[in-house]
Amino acid sequence: MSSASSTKQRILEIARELFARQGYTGTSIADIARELGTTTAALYYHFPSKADILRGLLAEPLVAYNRILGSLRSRHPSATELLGAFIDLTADSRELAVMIERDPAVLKLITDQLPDSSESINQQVIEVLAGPEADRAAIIRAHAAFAVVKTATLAVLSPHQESADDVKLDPADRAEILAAALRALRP
Amino acid sequence: MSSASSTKQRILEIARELFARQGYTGTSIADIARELGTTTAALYYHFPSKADILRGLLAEPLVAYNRILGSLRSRHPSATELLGAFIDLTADSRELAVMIERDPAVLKLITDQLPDSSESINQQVIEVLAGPEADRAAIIRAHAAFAVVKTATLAVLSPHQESADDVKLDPADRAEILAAALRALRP
DNA sequence: GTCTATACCCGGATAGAC
DNA sequence: GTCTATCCGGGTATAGAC
Repeated sequence: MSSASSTKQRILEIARELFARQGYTGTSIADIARELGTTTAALYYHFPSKADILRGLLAEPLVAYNRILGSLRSRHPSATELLGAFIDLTADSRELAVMIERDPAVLKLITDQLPDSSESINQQVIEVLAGPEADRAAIIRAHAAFAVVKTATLAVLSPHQESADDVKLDPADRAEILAAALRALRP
Repeated sequence: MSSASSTKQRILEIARELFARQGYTGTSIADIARELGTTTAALYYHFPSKADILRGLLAEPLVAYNRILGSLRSRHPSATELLGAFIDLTADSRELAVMIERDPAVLKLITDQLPDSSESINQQVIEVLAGPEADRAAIIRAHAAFAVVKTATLAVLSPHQESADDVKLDPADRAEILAAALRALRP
């Protein structure tokens, strides 16, 4: 309760859930309106477009993501730190993570309006994981480790689909994922 | 040259490329027709629907996938064999692999008409990888290993997007991916 | 086998009353 | 803030001539 225009919040919650289940493109404004118990026109009082609903959902995790990217340049995080940070980021915004992975339209919307380079966003992370004298094998291992943190985290959490809010990642699970990723990274 | 109604084949090639780039939902019949140099009506002479074009593309890799699943029951393949088989399958049908991962509509079309159980298809693979006395940690490691073979294989091949046909997976790369997956799998 | 023309539907979005 | 009604565009698909 409290904070901000409650229907706006409800719309975002509904959208997050539907987008995660059916994808952004696969969800219509009418779907959201139905779940909300109103008509599509009512939605447009709160949001000027469907894309803006998406932006409303993405804003927060996107700054988190950029914070991680920023830390790559200022300090030099260890692989453990970096992979751990991505596990947490994925866990915190798992509905959005699946959505971004799955919907080309969403990916486009993100890269189009990103402060950062439009170029493949993960590339920088891979380079840091691979290290400075990265030969081809090292890059492959970096991809492998990154794949583990992203996919395994989602796999562990996906069973608890109901009750969208704060499904916590078990610390033991987190440790197991991180360990697997680090093994994949180091020969 | 030779084999079968050439325009039908050209349509399939074009569709495979466009579907991979823009997704199945993101590609219109008009897109395919334009690339083909004809109109949408002409397409419908060769295929009764857009979904049938997709089915035409999926048929072959789908039997390969089912062959692997079948081998799970008859013999007991080692983790190395199993993971290796998935690397090869992913490499051979990478355009389709991305498509399936990315488009919910495609996934639905597959599961709807699958001979096998409609239930999550990868589940069985995970169970085999995790082994018989699978505790939670073992299942996580199985997810990790599976994520590596799927994602890393695609990552290695994606740079060569042009010239869709037979981009071969370098044996050294394959070995590196497999090794990383096995390390993720075993504590 | 390919064309023009068109039917049909669905999704996003707007106008204007209440 | 929400409604009814409607526009518009794009997408799949069909009819029928050539």
